[in-house]
Amino acid sequence: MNERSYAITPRRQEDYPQWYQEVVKAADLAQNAPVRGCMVIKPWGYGIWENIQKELDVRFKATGHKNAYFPLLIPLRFLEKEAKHVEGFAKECAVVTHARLEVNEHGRLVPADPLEEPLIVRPTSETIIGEMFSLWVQSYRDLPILINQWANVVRWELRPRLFLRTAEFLWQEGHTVHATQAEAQQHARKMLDVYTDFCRNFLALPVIPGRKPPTERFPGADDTLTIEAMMQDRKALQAGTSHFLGQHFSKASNIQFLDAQGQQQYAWGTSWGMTTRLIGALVMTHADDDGMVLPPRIAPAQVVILPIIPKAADAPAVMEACQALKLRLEALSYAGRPLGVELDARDLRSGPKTWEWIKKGIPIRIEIGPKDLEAGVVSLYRRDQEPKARQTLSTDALVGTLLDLLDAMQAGLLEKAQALRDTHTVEIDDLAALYAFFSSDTQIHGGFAAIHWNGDPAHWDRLAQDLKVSPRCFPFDRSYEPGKCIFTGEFSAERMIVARAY
RNA sequence: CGGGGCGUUGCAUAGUCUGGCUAAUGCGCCUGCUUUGGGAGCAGGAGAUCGCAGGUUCGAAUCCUGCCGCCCCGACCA
Repeated sequence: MNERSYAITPRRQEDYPQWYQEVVKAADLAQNAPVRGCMVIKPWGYGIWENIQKELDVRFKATGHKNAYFPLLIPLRFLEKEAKHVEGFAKECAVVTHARLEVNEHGRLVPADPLEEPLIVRPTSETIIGEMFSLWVQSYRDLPILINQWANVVRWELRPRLFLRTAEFLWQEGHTVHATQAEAQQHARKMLDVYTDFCRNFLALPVIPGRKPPTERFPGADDTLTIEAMMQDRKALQAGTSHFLGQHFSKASNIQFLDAQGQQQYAWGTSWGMTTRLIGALVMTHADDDGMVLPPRIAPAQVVILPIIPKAADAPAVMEACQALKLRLEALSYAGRPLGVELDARDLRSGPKTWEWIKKGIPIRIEIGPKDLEAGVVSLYRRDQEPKARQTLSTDALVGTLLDLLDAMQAGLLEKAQALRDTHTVEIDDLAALYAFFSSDTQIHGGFAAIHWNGDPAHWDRLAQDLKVSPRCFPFDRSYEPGKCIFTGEFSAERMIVARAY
């Protein structure tokens, strides 16, 4: 029996990185820009980002945050205020040094009018927002301040990949200051929980929330919390982070307040962010060898209606039925928004048109042709089933069951992703077994290994070099027993998840 | 930023070593005819200053120099 052909070449098990790039291209999500390391996010990809924004924004507002906007350009001296922050970001900053262009003798434009103080393009906004917070805070009655910013940031990454690591990316960055350490710590955790819930229930990403070991912390944080997702090649992807900043940035920016006892105190900070990387996570979690597979709740549109017009004479009746169905479906509400319905009336052959929508990952395709009209039905295809698996049902039945069907598909994607993650998450207590877990002739192997480790970096370095793994997190929601360090046999209170990572 | 590979039409490639007809092929695009419940067939057509800038030469996609960009593997990172 011949295997059917697939829309994406190569397939996942043949060349996973190449497959990823082909899916991004075939689904028309984004393409490389004529600017080093930067991407153009195309309408279908940006539609996903818009839905991410809408949904997250509702959750941020529900937890008491307001949106605000701070400058793209930050004076260099602001970055210098926090030593660890400098260490972490100095190497990847784009710097603005001139204020003007001049035409030189060869007719070329050259920078002129050097700035007295260079500006950096924000790689993150702790320093500039901290500066403003210091002006906004005087009394404990001013606290907490809960701010979110939707913005772009620039980090001059050395090896860009569409969505996963680009020189410029879109994100939200939450920044808060609080009167007490406990409140700030709780807040950092609360926002991580918001992220976890959002990923599970909206993106169908079964992430593992946890705490980073000290070596993996955000530059300038006292504690970094993370959500870690497993991709289909079993590598880890950090899908979001939330930091407890202690008083580092308060001291750097002088965010002080008088407490109820009349004492000057430094405020306690948090910051947390999610980025367009999430779109990469969606691709690597849900897409298959035919292209993108979108969880219905995040899809820019849930349904595409494809008119089937074998003969020109059929066109009026078919198009009328398609329009009527579009109006009926658009009256439905799904995931808190009107149902997204595309009617693809382009004058193209239906075969290529169908494959285009399969590759874009739209959850439901509805075909209406003369035979359907005659029989009083529509033909329905699900993206989570084979491309030619057709169901026929009446329009009324479709309208009546569609929302439940979308929910079922959403749940199915989460279950599938979770099953993959659980299958490849193992507790390992023996060094040889750990090496075996991350060694194989096949390209896709390994997964998440939960190990005991006493925290001594010396042992870790060898492991990282041999296996190319990194510490991911100490997970919150696992009840791992205490045990013995995999290197030394010493007592270890909790297991840490290690994996290869993006 | 280190090692390796590569830039030829919208996309994928041949041609480069050994300089020489009008830069070729497939897909895609446009037109026409035939098809039509599944990525159509035939015919015709449009589309490339061969990544950029210099140089060598009677002559450069091809040789030389510099720069830019992309991909893979490292180190770094959301």
